[in-house]
Amino acid sequence: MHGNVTPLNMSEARLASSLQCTASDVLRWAGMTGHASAETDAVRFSLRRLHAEHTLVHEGQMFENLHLVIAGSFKDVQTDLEGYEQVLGFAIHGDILGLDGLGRDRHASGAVALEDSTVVVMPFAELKALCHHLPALERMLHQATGTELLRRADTQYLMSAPSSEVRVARFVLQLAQRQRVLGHSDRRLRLFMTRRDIASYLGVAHETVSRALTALVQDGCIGVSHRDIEILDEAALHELQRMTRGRPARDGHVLAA
Amino acid sequence: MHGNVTPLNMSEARLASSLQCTASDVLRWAGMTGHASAETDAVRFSLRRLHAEHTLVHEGQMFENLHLVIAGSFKDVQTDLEGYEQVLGFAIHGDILGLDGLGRDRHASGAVALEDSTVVVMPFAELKALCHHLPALERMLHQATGTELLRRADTQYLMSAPSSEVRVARFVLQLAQRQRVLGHSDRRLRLFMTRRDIASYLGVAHETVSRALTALVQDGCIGVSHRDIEILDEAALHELQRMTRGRPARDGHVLAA
DNA sequence: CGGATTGTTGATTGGAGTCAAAACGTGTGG
DNA sequence: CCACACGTTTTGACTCCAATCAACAATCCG
Repeated sequence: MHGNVTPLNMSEARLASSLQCTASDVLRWAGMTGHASAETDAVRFSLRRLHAEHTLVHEGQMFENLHLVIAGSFKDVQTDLEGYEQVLGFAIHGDILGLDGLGRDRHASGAVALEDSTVVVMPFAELKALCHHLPALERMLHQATGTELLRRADTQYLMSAPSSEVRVARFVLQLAQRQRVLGHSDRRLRLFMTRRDIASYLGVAHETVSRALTALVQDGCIGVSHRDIEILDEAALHELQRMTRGRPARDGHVLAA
Repeated sequence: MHGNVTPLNMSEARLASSLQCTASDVLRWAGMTGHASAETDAVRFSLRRLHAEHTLVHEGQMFENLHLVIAGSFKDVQTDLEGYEQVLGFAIHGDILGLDGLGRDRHASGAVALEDSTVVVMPFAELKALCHHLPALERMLHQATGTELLRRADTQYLMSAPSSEVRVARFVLQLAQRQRVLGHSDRRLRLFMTRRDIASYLGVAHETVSRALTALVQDGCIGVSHRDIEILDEAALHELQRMTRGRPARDGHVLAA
């Protein structure tokens, strides 16, 4: 579905100078190569750059724009009354942020840049109008919402794992999967978030993330150095990830033969 | 946002005889009272009745229709390779099922009726076309997706609770909240799903759900009889629900003053 | 160079998973 | 209508994993 990473090409000059891009660029970056047209070339969107730790959208902020991530990475967060920050998900190149504002006037969750990042700002009112005569854009929007829901389901599945080691294993595989879809290496990956963010996302204590990672290292599944992870034994990782609730881990051989 | 429960009114005859309804009915049932018009009166959708335990949408089934629940209840499920059934959510009157198929050709999750139920079948291709000249319908669709994402965020928050008693407390409050929005009593509620379904949804063992419920009863928060729950001390429930990860339950006064 | 954040590791303990069994409900067919 | 089988729900006992508290190392930043 997603093609290879589309490098910044003909609009690079415009991008660098005036911080703008076209709807054609958006379609490509969103993974819909081949849907660009003269009409989409004519539509302009502005870009926005953010430094690490800076907030793209505040919780409770008015819903006006959707954002397409084209460089860097973000976390989706929601803070409860006690001040606990729940990480709902992570967004990287090609992901659309702010869909939770659809149909209402305010965002429920916020988005924070995890590194220096760039997004396309797409005013929703404008986007809605464009969708009515640009089927490609409409399809992009539908696809984005579908993907978002799918990812949330993955997350729920991940959080329901009985053991923390399984949770972390699934998390690593999820990241690798997303890298693969973007055409990157799925053996070496860089964590752009802190252990604490991972912990919140997985619903465990941050020390547990540390311990689970070292456990995976000692199992020979992965190698970890700071925020770089190398997948050494993908089969074993998948074996682990299968450990689920209720079912006693398949018939005979468990692992640890 | 959601008005009171809209009773079956002028279309009741049509509903009973030919199993059809109009887009105006759909808008009312979806909680958008006052958006009906002559045009929406002219659009017809068919209804579908299901018996308890029967499947509305199979996992992996072609994505063709969205479904609006107008009676009964459903669970959203996704089964992994090991056969473990993860419950992703529950749908009742006014909820739209099948949004996870947006932008792709197959559903990722399935929907199973928890009791005898009725849905409106809305062919998506048709709905998409209608949206282009019926803003009310388009708004309904946006609102439904936004609500769905919001609910998934709630679920993630719920699953991240450190203690199972807190998880169950949040679950009960969530149900009460949804009943209240529909104009029903938020003190007495009937669980339409099994303890096992709840357990899968919460990411705990089903015995734990039992234990947590009896614990809440002994705390005097709720009364439980079979699948009927009565909320006796809502304040205490809220107090419990606040127990979150990391923060030691606020600076000074913890609870249990 | 310090100060702060992030990451790792250790010791302890409570809580939840697991296995097991029994009470309860429900529906079916004799 | 009863008997029986099946699924659901509850409760108990035991074990073990993960949260917590705490200390320390490593890294990043100004």
